[in-house]
Amino acid sequence: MAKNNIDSLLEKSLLSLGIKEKLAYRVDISKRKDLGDYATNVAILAASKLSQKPLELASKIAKKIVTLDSEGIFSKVDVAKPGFINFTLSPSYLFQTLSNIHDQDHAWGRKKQKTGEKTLLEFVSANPTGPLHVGHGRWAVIGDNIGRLLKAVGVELDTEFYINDVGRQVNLLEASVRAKREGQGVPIDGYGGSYIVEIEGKTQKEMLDYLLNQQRQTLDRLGVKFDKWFPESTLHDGKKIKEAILKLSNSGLTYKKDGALWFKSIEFGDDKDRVLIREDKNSTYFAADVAYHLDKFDRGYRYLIDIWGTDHHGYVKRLKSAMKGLGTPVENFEIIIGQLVTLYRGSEPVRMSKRTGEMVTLEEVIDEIGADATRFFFSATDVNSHLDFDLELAKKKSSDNPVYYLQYAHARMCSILKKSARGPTSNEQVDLTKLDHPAERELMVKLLVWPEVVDQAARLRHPHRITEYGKELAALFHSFYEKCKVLGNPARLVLVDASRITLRNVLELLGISAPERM
RNA sequence: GCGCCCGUAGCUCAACGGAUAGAGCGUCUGGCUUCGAACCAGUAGGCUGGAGGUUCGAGUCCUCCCGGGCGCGCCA
Repeated sequence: MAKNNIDSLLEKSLLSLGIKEKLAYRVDISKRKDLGDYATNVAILAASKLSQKPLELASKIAKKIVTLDSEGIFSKVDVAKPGFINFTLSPSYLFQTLSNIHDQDHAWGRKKQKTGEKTLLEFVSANPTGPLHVGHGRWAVIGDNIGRLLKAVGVELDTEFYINDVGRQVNLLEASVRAKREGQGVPIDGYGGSYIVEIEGKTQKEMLDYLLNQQRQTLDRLGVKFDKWFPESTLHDGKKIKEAILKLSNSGLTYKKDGALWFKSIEFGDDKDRVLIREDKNSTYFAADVAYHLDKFDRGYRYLIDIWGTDHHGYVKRLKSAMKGLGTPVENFEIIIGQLVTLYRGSEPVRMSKRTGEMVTLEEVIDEIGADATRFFFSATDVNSHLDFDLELAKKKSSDNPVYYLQYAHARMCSILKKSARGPTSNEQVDLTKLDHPAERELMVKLLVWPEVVDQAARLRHPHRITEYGKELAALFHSFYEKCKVLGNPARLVLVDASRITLRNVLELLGISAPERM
């Protein structure tokens, strides 16, 4: 990565200038393309600490870097206004990257080395009491994307779906089926969806299996697969819950009150203490969840990541408290809270109700707009923001969906390469120095930055950075295509092929198909 | 009432404390006898909800206010 080159040159320069202060400086891909490809604020930060003038210090550092740049990475290193140092990459460095992309192919943008961080990512974990809805779709896609991102940067990752096959909701499902058969209304907190008739006459286990299988099929259509489906019931059967509670009790973190057993979560900063075993001697969902997460660590995972809807955010404190009480490394337990999806038909919000069964299922959305568009739609926004999903818009404008913008660019690239009959040959014979058009340069720089985008997106758990990048890459390619005739120009064919590989890898990382024609 | 999240162009959304806040859709104007027009080029559109503060620098951090979402069970 270019950033690594800059980092190490910068470090050497600072050292040789005698600047040893620990500084939280940044080296970033520049937004001001007119000023350079990369920029750093190190001189601004160092100047205030050393009480020097930022601009002067910046010049000093920039000069040093130039003298140390024996490989000729930069064609220009200069300074600007408050004290930024701007780096412009040399053509030879860009050409080298093109060859690199060609050689790495599918590995381009992925880290070769494993980090050895055995990690478990849990998401969706919907109740097996009905079809998945649009909200689940968001967690499914985001979770799957984060999983792909983490694997791409070398994390040893497993994914898991927790099945709540025990508890009140399961009994309510049965009661709802019974009520329906007997022509009665939907029980309080019960389920009224049309699917209820589909599971009539089944045993409880058969009902859950049936609904779970439906969920699995829907997820399959989205390309979301889990390494493991973990039923809550196994925690009860295997005494895991009792063991976890006992462990807390042995640490003096529980007490009895009103016939129930409580966990002292206030001691860990929670608002109130929480019940582990109810007065009726049944354990709570909380107790099972504690046992479940303890089990995750016991299974050898060093890092845990959960994705929850914001409707469960109040639950974070108590679970982390319990995990702390059990002596697990909570600092390795990350919970990503996603905001909910509001569904609209035009300007009318669609009310979702499990009781009346009024809902738009994820299955229906996929039917309407397709798996690729569904994935893109959920991938393209920050999970920390509410999402307004207008069904009318999604249906009507399906061909305007940005996903087609990326796919079209990919198809175009493939078409050109096909027409040129350019096989998977090496680039060595091609004179890349002919690539000197501004549009070509811009495209090359965008390609070069790809591994850093992956890195950043993985670190921040922000898959939408990948969709943003994809849009930018496609736009630069289309623009380049308008300006530069490719056929008959070997150097440009190399560039198109590198673009093709990169864009395909973008789509791969998003779980979206990369069609060769459309 | 308390806690968490959000408020950016007409709409849907980007912007890991950096430089001139960016895209898509919608508006308006051009571009296919030539590699794929599902595209491109240009145009218009903003006091980043409001007020203070911290900083060399704030859409981003802190405080308060306004508006919206979600929680605050011996439900899951």
